[in-house]
Amino acid sequence: MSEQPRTPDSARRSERSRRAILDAALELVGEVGFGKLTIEAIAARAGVGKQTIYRWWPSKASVLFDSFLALSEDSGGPVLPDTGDLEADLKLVLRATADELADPKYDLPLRALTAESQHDPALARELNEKVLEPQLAAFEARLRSARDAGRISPRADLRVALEMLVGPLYHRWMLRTLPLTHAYADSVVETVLRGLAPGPESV
Amino acid sequence: MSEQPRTPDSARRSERSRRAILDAALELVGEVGFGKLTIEAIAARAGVGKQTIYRWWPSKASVLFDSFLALSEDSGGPVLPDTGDLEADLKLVLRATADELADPKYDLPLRALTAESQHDPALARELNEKVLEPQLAAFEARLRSARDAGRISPRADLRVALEMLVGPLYHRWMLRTLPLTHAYADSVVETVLRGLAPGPESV
Amino acid sequence: MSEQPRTPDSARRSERSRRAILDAALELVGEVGFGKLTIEAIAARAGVGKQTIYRWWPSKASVLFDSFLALSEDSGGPVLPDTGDLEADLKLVLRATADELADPKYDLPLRALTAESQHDPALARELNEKVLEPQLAAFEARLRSARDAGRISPRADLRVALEMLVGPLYHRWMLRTLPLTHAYADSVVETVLRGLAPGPESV
Amino acid sequence: MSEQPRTPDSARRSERSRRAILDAALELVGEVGFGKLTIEAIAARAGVGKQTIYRWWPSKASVLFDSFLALSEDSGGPVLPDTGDLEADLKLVLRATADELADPKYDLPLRALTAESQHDPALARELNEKVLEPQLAAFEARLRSARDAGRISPRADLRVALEMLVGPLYHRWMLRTLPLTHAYADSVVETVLRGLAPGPESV
DNA sequence: GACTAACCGAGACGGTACGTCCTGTCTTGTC
DNA sequence: GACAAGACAGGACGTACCGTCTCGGTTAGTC
Repeated sequence: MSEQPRTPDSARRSERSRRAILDAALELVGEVGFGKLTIEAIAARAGVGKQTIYRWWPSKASVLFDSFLALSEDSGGPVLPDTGDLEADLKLVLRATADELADPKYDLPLRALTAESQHDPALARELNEKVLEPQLAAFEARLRSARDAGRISPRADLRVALEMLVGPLYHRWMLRTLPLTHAYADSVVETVLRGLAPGPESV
Repeated sequence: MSEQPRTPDSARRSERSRRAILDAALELVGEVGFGKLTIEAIAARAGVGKQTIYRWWPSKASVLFDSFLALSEDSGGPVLPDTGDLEADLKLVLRATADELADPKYDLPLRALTAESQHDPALARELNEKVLEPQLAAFEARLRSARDAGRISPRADLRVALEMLVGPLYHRWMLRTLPLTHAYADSVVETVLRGLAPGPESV
Repeated sequence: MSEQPRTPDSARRSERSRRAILDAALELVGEVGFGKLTIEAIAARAGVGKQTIYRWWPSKASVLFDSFLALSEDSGGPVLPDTGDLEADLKLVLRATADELADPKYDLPLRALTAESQHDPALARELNEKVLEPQLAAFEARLRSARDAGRISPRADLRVALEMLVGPLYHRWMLRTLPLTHAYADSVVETVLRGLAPGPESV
Repeated sequence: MSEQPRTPDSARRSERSRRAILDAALELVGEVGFGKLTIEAIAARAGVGKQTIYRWWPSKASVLFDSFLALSEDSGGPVLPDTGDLEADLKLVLRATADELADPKYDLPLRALTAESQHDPALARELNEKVLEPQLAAFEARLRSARDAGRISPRADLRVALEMLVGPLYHRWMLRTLPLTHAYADSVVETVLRGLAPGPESV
């Protein structure tokens, strides 16, 4: 007897409006920042009724998340080469990551989403599942391959290892303490690999 | 000919109101979270006029920052022991840091401040100067002492080294990927120290 | 290039809200007086958002004016009988006017509006056009009819004549010097008519 | 047990501040009108602490009233000549009254005070006692003199008579319907005097 | 080809909080 | 103790957005 929440029919959804909203959100977050980003402004910029946003997204963070995802998908998923030279492979990827985090096109929305995810568990989960974990999984796979090849200690905890690679970069990016240079990325890779090197001692 | 911004006279400031505002902010951020924390609610809870908040703080983030600072000062500044055993000293501090980050009393406001500092450069600077840098400086001093004692490679970049210690913890805390255990802290310390160990090769 | 003020679409206006606001304003002005009448209180009493008042009225005086107009319209427009007996007709109307000005239902809001119109030219104009002039015009018409019938001097200035009838009542009402009795109204009519009587002398 | 209201010692009052406040109030009411006149602005303009105003006056209307009184006293009290020619005497005074009401120096504050007195009984009483009644009493005395001399009907109600002289002018002034000309003043005097003329009939 | 159901742009609605302004009181230090 | 200065608690101001709702006007897809 109770009324259903009325889920909209996604088959009849206007692709035109969806794109306009995603684009408007990305533009505006770059112009005014996440704090001053409003649903009303997105709707106005996109030439769309507010209800069209509320119908399809639960929050402005969710809109921005989809905007960011659309942006990421254009540039392909996370690829981590396996040339056999672990150090070279890791440096390549960590340098690329540093560059991406420095690019305002990615930096601004990602920063806003990370900030917002502190208060918004649903967003935090999505961000982890769709953005963070795929990237970390690629790292883990590459490290596993290296461990199997005997390049790093068989007792190394791969999860901890990848966090030691990614954590320092993330720290600099979030806290803006120092610039994210290639030299920094290289330095992190070198120290971590030396720490994980196979040897007589245990980890 | 232009009008001055009229800075208030801090000598006549009401200490009673200042404390009440700081306490109210800390209570409320724990109850409703930063997103729903409002200046009006802080003023009401503190039994204070809104103008008394606007007179002394530029934003609610700034109020919360001072609340957090008052909280931190109660528990003393950053101390990093120098027993001569670098590994033991670092593990002790990193375990303590992990515990603090897991304590809701510190976790909630610090998380909110970090999130907010992404949109608020003034807050970001204050957070760096007053909270982050003192802690990092203590780490750096301890590492310098160890390098001078020949415990770590003379070529090691101390700044990078400390970011490799702190970064992985920060990563787990911010992104809530896995729990911040003592074992994790120990593992990070061990790997980093092995990576920094003095030896025939260069860094 | 400049932004339009964005006038709302009156076709979509909520009649329910409009009535509630008008009623609330009238109630409150009777309870607390115009000085302590606030938009916030009107909105709260009417169960309406403040913006709904700001959307349709420029000031609280304007709201009250509409309230008063709605009140007046319920009791019909200004009617001035023409029985042929000028003195009787004028006494009837002036007595009725005195009674109305003494009725708190009309007295309070009209007094508030008159007071406010001293600072608010737009309100003053509206009050003149929609309330005062229609009444004065009715008087003037009746006097013209009397002049045409030879009951008053053909040289009499009708505008001055009607102000001499209405002015003394208005004076007592505004300044609250003495009560507005029927005897007073009669006395004014008698003296004015004797002063306007046709005779050998000129006006 | 109850606290006395603490009346200040008027002997130690600063005449300098009193004058500065009165002047500032008069200036400001001319510049921004009564509605936007604030105690803070008066204090600032007068170079005076707010408390000095609150110490000596109960409301801003009361301040303005004293300002107006000081202004009036400079130009002498109400004088109504008695040359024996009643019509000439009345025309002289009513023309002077019309001129004064048209002079912004008197018009603005008097208008503000009259408006405010609608909500403020204490002000209304003071305005009546100190400003209005002295003037009306002068009129009444002159009319009594004329009645004693047989120039107007012995049965005339002098109070009504003077309200018929003053009321029409007041009506035009308050409601700004038409300009306050000398011709209008004359016309009122003539009609009233004809209406009050002694004759065979009764009043 | 009409019907109908749902999305669409638009924007009015009841609300919350903003940041500013002013009130009337209280406090501090000067004359 | 009156004064200038100004911080204080309180609260109304007018604005900006929130998220919901209602209005016509397009589109589909069904009869």
